[in-house]
Amino acid sequence: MARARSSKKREDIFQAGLKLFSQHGYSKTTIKDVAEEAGVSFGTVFTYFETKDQLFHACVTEPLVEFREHIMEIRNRLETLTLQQLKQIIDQHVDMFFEKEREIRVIQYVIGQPERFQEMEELDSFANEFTQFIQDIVVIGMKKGFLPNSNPEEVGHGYLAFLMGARLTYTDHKNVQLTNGFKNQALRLFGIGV
Amino acid sequence: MARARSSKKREDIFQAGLKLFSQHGYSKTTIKDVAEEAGVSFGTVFTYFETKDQLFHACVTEPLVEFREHIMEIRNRLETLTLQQLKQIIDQHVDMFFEKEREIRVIQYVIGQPERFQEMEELDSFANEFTQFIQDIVVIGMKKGFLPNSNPEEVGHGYLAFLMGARLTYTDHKNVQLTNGFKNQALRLFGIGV
Amino acid sequence: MARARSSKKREDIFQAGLKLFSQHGYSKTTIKDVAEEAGVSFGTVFTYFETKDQLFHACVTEPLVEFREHIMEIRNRLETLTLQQLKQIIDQHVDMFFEKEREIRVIQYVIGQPERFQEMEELDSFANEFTQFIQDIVVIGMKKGFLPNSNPEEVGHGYLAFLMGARLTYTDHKNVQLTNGFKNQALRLFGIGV
Amino acid sequence: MARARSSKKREDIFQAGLKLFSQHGYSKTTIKDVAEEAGVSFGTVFTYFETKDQLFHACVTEPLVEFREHIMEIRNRLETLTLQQLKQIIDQHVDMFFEKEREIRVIQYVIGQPERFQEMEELDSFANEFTQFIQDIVVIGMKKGFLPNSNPEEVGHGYLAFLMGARLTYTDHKNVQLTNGFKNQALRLFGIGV
DNA sequence: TATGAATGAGGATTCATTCAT
DNA sequence: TATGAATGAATCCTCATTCAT
Repeated sequence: MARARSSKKREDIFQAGLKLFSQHGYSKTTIKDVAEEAGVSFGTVFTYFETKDQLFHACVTEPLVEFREHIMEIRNRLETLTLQQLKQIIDQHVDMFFEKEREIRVIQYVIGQPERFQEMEELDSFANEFTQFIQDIVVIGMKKGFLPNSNPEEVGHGYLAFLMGARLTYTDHKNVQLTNGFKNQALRLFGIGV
Repeated sequence: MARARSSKKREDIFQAGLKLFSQHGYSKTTIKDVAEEAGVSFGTVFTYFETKDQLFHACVTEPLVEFREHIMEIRNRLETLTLQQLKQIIDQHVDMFFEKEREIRVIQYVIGQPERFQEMEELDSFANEFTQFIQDIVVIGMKKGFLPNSNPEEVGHGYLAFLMGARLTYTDHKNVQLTNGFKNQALRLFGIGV
Repeated sequence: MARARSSKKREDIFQAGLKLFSQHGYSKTTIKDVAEEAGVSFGTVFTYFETKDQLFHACVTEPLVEFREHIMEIRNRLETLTLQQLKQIIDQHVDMFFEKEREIRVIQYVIGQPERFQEMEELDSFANEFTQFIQDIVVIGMKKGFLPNSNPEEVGHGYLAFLMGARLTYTDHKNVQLTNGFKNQALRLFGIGV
Repeated sequence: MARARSSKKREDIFQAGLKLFSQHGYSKTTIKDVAEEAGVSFGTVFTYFETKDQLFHACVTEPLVEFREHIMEIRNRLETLTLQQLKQIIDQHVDMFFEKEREIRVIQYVIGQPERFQEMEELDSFANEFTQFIQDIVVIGMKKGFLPNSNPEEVGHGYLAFLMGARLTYTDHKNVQLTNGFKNQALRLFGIGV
């Protein structure tokens, strides 16, 4: 049977890599560590990922697929957007940024060292897509009247920055009060008082 | 015998370390690289910093001193704060976060890997100091009436997250339009419409 | 149960090994390479040759059987040897050394590293057999008068050295002029002017 | 003091590499082996040779310099060449090919695997130089009358092949009778009966 | 103080061999 | 018989640290 992209072992190794890269960065994470964490032997890591680099690249970029789906699923239904829905979206965004801790940490690790990693391009285009999505929301919101007059671009960039910063700066994602606070502050970026 | 903390060479090495650590992280930066960047010989690095670890630690924590001064200089005059002054402070904060690129990058590198670095404590207490400072501002602002009703803690945490995220996510600090946008968005976190 | 020595797959693997060992040496040649070159799967190589070592050993020694036949077939008819026949034999030898490129290359690879390989003994005895054969020819030739006075041993060793050196040093076995030149020079080793 | 090309340690490592590469080939020789043989630590090898490849390259090509001098020193005095001198030259060549065992072995290792090593070009041009030198000798010898009518090119190539083959095939360079035999056979390649 | 050669522990990667299917 | 995933020993190379000059 052909070595499946979705083999159980591949997934174990991937998750081990994601965990360790997000905790200790690229260089400090060793293949030996990954193998142990994944419960496979040293050489087996290389059966599924040709190099440490490729494993890292996978850990950075593969989660983007799911992000796209979850974050921008309502893109098609933008025209019917309501304030209520926007609040829900923001809730989802904040929750996701806190829940997908490892996935976002490795991304932040990469964008924090733009001179070093080539993954930057893929991440840049993802960021552009995301901010564009927010801008579209702002435009709709202003047209529909549930958002105050705003500069959509500023809101887009500010909102992304805010989500990233929240995830980077605060680790305790079990703290409900904290995440609720961030949700309130996120609303303010759209000009919505709480 | 105590080495001069303020030697020209020590400063060169420090700046070289700051540059390289901020660009390539801890492990990828070698002492040889630092020496070359600083224009000193290999061994000389060890004359001023006993280990690579200590150089890194210095690069992360020493800038905090200056940050304290610059960011919180008006702490003593909080009682007489005006909206005008708050706007100036926010301006300064955004500008500083973009100008002190290297200093903040290494800090973000450390807080992005909390399981790995012991510098965390010093950074945590700095962050607490900063958010407390913001909270004080919010309380004053509400009391004086130039800020709307807010949860001071939420604003403090949100504002710090926002600054960090802006610095992390956006590299182009020459872009005036971008930084102005961030200043506007920062005001919104305080409940101030633009 | 005994595996067929003459299976088609065994021959494919053998030829692949011969090709790669002769081109890249023992260590640089991997079983994976051999399998690909032979058009069989990785594990199949081990079905026909227990270890890499055994495959190599086979590539070095099995061709010797054929060599014996081709090179020394007229051994039994030495008593009736003529100059004309000697020239034919030399022609055959030179041609064979250039045609059996791979087989001789692996042999040269082994004798070039006598401290490393155990195949040396088999090769030594083959070389002794060969030089003895040449010595016999010289003795006959002198007795019959078509060869000048010579030291048979010197001619034997010199002739073998010459054939080996020609094969080692010159790759272009399509060059007729070159091989003709070697044939002329080979004759001179027997004391025959051209 | 700048790391000299002629440091004692560099020479020790070089000689160790030459010995081991000539005995066991490139891949079977490990840097650890070289270090032990040279009496230095593992890392020190890399202080003098950036990579294993470069050490090997040095072992193959650096001896060529001395070869050029020793082998072709009389090139300038060719016009006055005598038979007596030619015999001396051949003596020197044979002696050198047997004495410089290691240097020539690594060269033979390389030319035996032309698809694998890039050193081939340097070696090719050295070989061309050498055969051209022999051809010049033959032309002079024929003109002066102490050599019979010959094809200079054939003699050049045949003579080089012969020397290489002698070195490759026979290990016992202490055997005077053997080397004398080779000297006689070498003369025959020039058309000189013994 | 300044220098850089020497050291060897540590890490990525390769690959022969095994073995379950 | 044929296959190829799993294993881990072995190897090249890097680099922080030491230390003699």
